[in-house]
Amino acid sequence: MSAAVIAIIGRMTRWGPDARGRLMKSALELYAKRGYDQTTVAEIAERAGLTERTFFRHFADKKEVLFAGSNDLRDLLVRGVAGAPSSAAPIEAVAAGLLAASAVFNEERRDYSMRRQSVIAANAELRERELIKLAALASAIADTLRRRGVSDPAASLTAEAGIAVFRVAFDRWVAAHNELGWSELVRGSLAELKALVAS
Amino acid sequence: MSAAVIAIIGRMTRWGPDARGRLMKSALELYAKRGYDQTTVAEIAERAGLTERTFFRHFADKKEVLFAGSNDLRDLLVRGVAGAPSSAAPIEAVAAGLLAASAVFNEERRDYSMRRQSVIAANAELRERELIKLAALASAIADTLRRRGVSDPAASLTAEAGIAVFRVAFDRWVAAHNELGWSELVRGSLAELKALVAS
DNA sequence: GCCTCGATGTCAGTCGCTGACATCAGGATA
DNA sequence: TATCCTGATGTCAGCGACTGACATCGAGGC
Repeated sequence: MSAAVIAIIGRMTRWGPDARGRLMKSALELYAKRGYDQTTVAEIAERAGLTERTFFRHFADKKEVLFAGSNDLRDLLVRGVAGAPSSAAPIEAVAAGLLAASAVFNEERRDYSMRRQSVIAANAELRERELIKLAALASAIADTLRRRGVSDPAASLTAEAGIAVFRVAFDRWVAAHNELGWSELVRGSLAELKALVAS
Repeated sequence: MSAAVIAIIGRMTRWGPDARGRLMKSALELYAKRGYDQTTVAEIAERAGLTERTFFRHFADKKEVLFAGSNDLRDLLVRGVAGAPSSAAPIEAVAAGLLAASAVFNEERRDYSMRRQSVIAANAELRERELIKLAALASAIADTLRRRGVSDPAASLTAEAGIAVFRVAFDRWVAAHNELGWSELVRGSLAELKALVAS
């Protein structure tokens, strides 16, 4: 490794590259090691070579640093739903959206997702934030379905069902000793839901 | 009105009756008038003739003062589900629970619920708290179903469906220009869900 | 080489929330 | 009746999340 590269890495401070990413990484590490409550924003910022004030310029609050990617996920889902063939039934369009999210839930990000999820599971405030993010996803999917001509309450109910499938698939994806990929998990969870509703 | 009664009402301060209730009332009034963010806990306490410290002895945080009744609601739902005839299908047991909640959703409390709900709708943090309370209700219902011999994932799915019905019924109940009572709204919303699922 | 502009730092302040300790009212007890 | 005990409340000090106002820095355009 060249001296120049070492110099860059060693000086991950003010005006260093990817301040936002450094904050996200530092936050997850500290939340995982010492717990969310026992971590101060000042500590996260210091570990990233920045100040508390800068943290709050990048993230609305101490929780949001764990949910920065949720807009990307929403866009993936929405595009997947919108891009389904117009002949597809609502639930199939939602399934297409969930499968499109495999761009985010790939093997490289599994470890990150596992760490993040264990942090969230350990704290009530973070679980609250996660719930409202999931509700926002459901709302975005419902909007997209309406734009496809699906009327209420079918649009919102289908979206809710889709999020239920998402949760089951995601729980399994981050579970230890799991060898299936995102697509298989989505398809399997959806099949289970269909079987249950049909019975 | 006797002088004694006036004296009592006028001195709703330290060691006055129902400190907790006074805090809840003051909080709702201030949240409704000036907004949740623009209201400080010290102001709520002062209006109730108490101090900020006492507020936090009665409620875990500034949001919780609006959700104090959720334990009662949970108990009503759980008892309603548990008390359904053992021959009843899971979804019918859940329906029994929702109908049992009519003890809380009666005409006298409608105005209070409307004010409370408009405060919650206006603030993201309060919506987060509401979501986790609803999730807790679903979880309690699912537990009760399991104790009735319903296995997973039917128990949790039925509970989620029940909460979906609850939300629809509640939204309609607090909507203006609504003349139906809680029981009719629950039955109607459940019928809609059944029709949608069957189609 | 100067200027502008966005990102960051600094500082002071408010408010949510907590622990430790003091105080008060009312009921039990001697 | 005087005393004591207990639970509810008050007081005080302090931490940490979050914000507004203003200063400073670095990189790119002129």
